[in-house]
Amino acid sequence: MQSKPTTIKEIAKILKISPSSVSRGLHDHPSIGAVTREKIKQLAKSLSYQPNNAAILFQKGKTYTIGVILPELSEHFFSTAISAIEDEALKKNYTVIFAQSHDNYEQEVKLVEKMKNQRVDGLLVSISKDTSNFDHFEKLNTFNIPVVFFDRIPPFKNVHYVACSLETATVKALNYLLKKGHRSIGMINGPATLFASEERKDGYIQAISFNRLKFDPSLIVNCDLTEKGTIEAANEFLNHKRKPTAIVAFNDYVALFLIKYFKKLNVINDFDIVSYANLPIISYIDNSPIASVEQYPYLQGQKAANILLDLMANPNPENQAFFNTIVESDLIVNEVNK
Amino acid sequence: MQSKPTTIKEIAKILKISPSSVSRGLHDHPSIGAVTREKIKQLAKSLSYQPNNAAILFQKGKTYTIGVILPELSEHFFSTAISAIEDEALKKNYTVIFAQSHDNYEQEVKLVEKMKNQRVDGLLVSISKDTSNFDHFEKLNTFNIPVVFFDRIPPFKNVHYVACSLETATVKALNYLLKKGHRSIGMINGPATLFASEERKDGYIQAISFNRLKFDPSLIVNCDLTEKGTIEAANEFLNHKRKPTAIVAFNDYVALFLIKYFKKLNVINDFDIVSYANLPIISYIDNSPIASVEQYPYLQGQKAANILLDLMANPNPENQAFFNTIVESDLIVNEVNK
DNA sequence: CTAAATTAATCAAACGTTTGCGTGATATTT
DNA sequence: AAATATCACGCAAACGTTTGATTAATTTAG
Repeated sequence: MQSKPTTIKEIAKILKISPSSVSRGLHDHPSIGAVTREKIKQLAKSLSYQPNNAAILFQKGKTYTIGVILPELSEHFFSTAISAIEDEALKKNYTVIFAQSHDNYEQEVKLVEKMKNQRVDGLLVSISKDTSNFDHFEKLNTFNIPVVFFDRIPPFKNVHYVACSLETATVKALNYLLKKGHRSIGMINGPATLFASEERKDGYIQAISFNRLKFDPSLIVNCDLTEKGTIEAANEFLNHKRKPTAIVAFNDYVALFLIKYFKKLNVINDFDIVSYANLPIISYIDNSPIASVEQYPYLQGQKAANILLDLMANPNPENQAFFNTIVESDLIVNEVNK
Repeated sequence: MQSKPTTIKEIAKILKISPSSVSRGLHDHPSIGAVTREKIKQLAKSLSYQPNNAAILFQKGKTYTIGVILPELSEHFFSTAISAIEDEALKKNYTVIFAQSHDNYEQEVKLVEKMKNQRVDGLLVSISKDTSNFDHFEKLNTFNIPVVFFDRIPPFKNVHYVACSLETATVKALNYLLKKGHRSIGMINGPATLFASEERKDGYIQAISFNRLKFDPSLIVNCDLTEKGTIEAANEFLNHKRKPTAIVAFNDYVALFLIKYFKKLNVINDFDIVSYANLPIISYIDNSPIASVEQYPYLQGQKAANILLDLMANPNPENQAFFNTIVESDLIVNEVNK
């Protein structure tokens, strides 16, 4: 017994009124009398009428869908962020579709195109590692599809974005280490192209100079964030003329590689390690980073989603104000090492 | 300068032919001549025509969308599975929308309803912890929306599902521990309502009796899978008259709680721990489980998606055959402890 | 008591695409 | 040369809903 969903037309026929009246009745349009309105609503309920979304979307030319493009869904940061995005979207009855760039620029370009074709009403993006050209997002402007970047953002201000200030976070991390007495602090930074790398570097320099210490550029090493790259960076520090006593790792994954390597070399106790991301797992490992920068992925996702929902609700015509939201990050000191 | 997407009508007008011919031309319909066809395709390309999806969906009464409902996106298992689902769906040009039940039955019911209203063509579901009633899925049958369950499946066979045989996985785990000489093995099981708990229990009993040992029911403790619940379960074992020397934890998260607690009590070396899930992170912690059951989330997601895509492609009328796919799970022995 | 305003509903178009049916024109078979 | 088949395309309806314009009936104002 195949059920076909009830339509407005059917309700109209039964009630011997026009489909438009039914539509208006269901939407509490003032031009429909209270009596008729109630009749309509009752019948709709008893026939368990559900509006045909596809028809509405088509009619309105909106999809009530927001697209999310991010590098890697299975990374804790992103799955948490998207979880927040989904929650926020649901509140406003929006649907979320997502796709992974797998940190590949070409894939990202394709996905932006696909999202545009899917006619998403708006887009949330965390850009891929090797994206340095942003033309594919420019194109969306012409189609009036708003874009909000989060966490991995382009290095300029004339876009909407939500991100952590990694610069101040890095200052916090450095100050924490300096207060502990460390005077030679290494930093495993990401690829120089990443804005996030720049911020970390700036924070490092800022903290060093604020404390009237001499900045040694060779203590900041760029790294491709792989295990191999991490080991290479580690070796640089081990052979450094001013061998650091503390290391700031680009993120918890790098920290894990580093810890694994240092354990193997049995030098793990020679270093205090501080990291970024604050993966929940970190607190379970021995010799874990003594502190990690919490970047609040859920909050970031939430804010980005809300900005986008706002932008879609009020399609701002000429008003070219850009929402640049900074989520304050915190240095979480690992309790075990307090 | 607002761009509006190109439509078939516009192409038709420029070429002075009918919209239907354009549509047919683009779809290589035989009744359109080769010359006209090429003209159409060229113009479409140069105007960068993109079919209006909403219109097509509406017209065809299909959405080319599959819904995914799962408990918690940020869990590694699920984010990996959904990553696979997305990849498979993309190949067949389907779009994925997803929602999280947050392990809440009422939420799950709502989401099923929402998915139905969104007119998804099919549904992939991993059920919530406290779902024991399945009427909300029954309803989908009447609307001819196929459902494939994966990993967290209902405890009966007359549905489509993909899952690991946790029973045989548990047998493997038990045998491994028995071979290592353990004679009293504790199990921290999940809530009794979960099918996965039942399977673990059955596997436990099966392995015990196969090895002609006496089964002691008090060595299997149900647990709500929280940290608190885990500690309670651990205490039962610590005070047990036949204190176990090995413990099978419901999953890696429970194992982490357990390890943390045992470390605190300084009894971590009294136990061998085996777990389920095989989180990548596990290999980085000290005193990690000596083995973990790999449940192949990517594979499960992939298979479930393909079954669903098949079901949607061939809407089987009377043919009530149910796809029950078992993914063989493996016991991964942690190399460090080999 | 007529004119204007309000109320309650209807009509018809529109959104973009697909598809069954029809129709001339040309080509092929008797 | 007449009958038939094939080709290439157009017509129009349909999918379900929304919405601006319109109408008819009733109420209010002047």
